[in-house]
Amino acid sequence: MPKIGMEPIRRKQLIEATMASINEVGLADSTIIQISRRAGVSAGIISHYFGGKDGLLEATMRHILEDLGMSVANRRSALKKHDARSHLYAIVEGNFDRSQVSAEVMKTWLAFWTSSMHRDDLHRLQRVNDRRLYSNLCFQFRKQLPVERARDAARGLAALIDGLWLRGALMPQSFDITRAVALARRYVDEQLDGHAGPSTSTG
Amino acid sequence: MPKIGMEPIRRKQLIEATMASINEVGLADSTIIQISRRAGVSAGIISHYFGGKDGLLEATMRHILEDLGMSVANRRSALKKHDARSHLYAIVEGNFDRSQVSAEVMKTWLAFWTSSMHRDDLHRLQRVNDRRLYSNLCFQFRKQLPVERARDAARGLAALIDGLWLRGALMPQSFDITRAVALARRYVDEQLDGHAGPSTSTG
DNA sequence: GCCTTTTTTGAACGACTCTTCAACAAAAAA
DNA sequence: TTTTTTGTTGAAGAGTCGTTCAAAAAAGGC
Repeated sequence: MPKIGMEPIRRKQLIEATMASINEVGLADSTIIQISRRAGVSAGIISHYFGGKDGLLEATMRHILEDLGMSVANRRSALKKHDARSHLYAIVEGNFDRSQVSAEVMKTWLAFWTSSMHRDDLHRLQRVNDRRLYSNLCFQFRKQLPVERARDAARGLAALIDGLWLRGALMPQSFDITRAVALARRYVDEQLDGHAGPSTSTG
Repeated sequence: MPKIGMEPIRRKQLIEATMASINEVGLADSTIIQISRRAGVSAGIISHYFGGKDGLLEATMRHILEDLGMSVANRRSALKKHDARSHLYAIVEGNFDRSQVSAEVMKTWLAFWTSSMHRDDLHRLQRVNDRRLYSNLCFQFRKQLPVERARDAARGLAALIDGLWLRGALMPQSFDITRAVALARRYVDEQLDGHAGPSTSTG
């Protein structure tokens, strides 16, 4: 079945096979052969389309982060109200989107997070994504909170979201999406409502 | 220097070399030779004292978790007051103990967390430690909160602590222990105080 | 000073990995 | 049909890793 655009098809197959492999045996035991066999192609094709194993891994991480970003963006653009709370809820829910919260995605995400500590290319991806999340959170919190307080709230919420993902990756069976979202939303509420200082009660 | 008890000395050397290696090049690139060279011994000695690479890794993870447990236990046994808040603060501070929060320990901890998703021996260690933390948190929160609310608070605080560790591991340079502790303590406060209805203003 | 015991070495070995590339297959173009 | 182009294969090659084990080293005991 050559000639016509095989490249996007093969790339998708291989990225999905990579996630499946990481989910089942872990990144450390995910070899070129394992992955290519799972995708139903030969080992050589990985180097052909991704330039090598590293390229495949980077593409897989990029894919996950793009999906995550789109989940958040979609929810936010569908909002009717544009107050801070609505946006923050949308960001939280986007991070726990159905498509994002599977054992496969969570384990792959964590594997890449760990790898990114020692690989510059992955570290850059992680950093871009992270700063975008933080900026968004910070911007929303600043609508209602003083700047330093907003930064702390953003840092806390980002950490809480990552922590819930981390635990979800380790214990996929006892991971309750609904509860995770509820915990994160409550954190948003506590930051927005709990602060209401003595004087700044403009609502 | 043979004869006299070399075993505990070598074990300690090798465990520390393992953490140093994971910190610098990551678990994936930490080979027997890398680690043994760093410890100033030969490669064969790892198999001799730990039965193999897997044994060394398990021992290293056990070492980290024991240190973490002791940091928490020490702070709690030094408490004068025994109310929920004091204990929760102690648990938080123990988790961000100076000896625990180094790039070395954080990266090693995260590497093992990732590995434990696919290695039963490490998974058991993680699970034991995790349940102890959750139980402790839950018990303290229940002193002041209804049971379901206490469980959520415990889940949230555990996730927040792990999330802060996770981010500290990825960005050791911009990680501020003081701020991390402050964020976690504030979470405790919000759970304990925030819940109290309008009328219970005895505090 | 010699023997015993514990400790340590490092090269050999087998297994495994990623990459490369010449050859092959199959569809489109001529 | 024949040629060209795109896609694919799989084995060879070069390298790395963990383990093993016979031999050596070093410190007590006598």
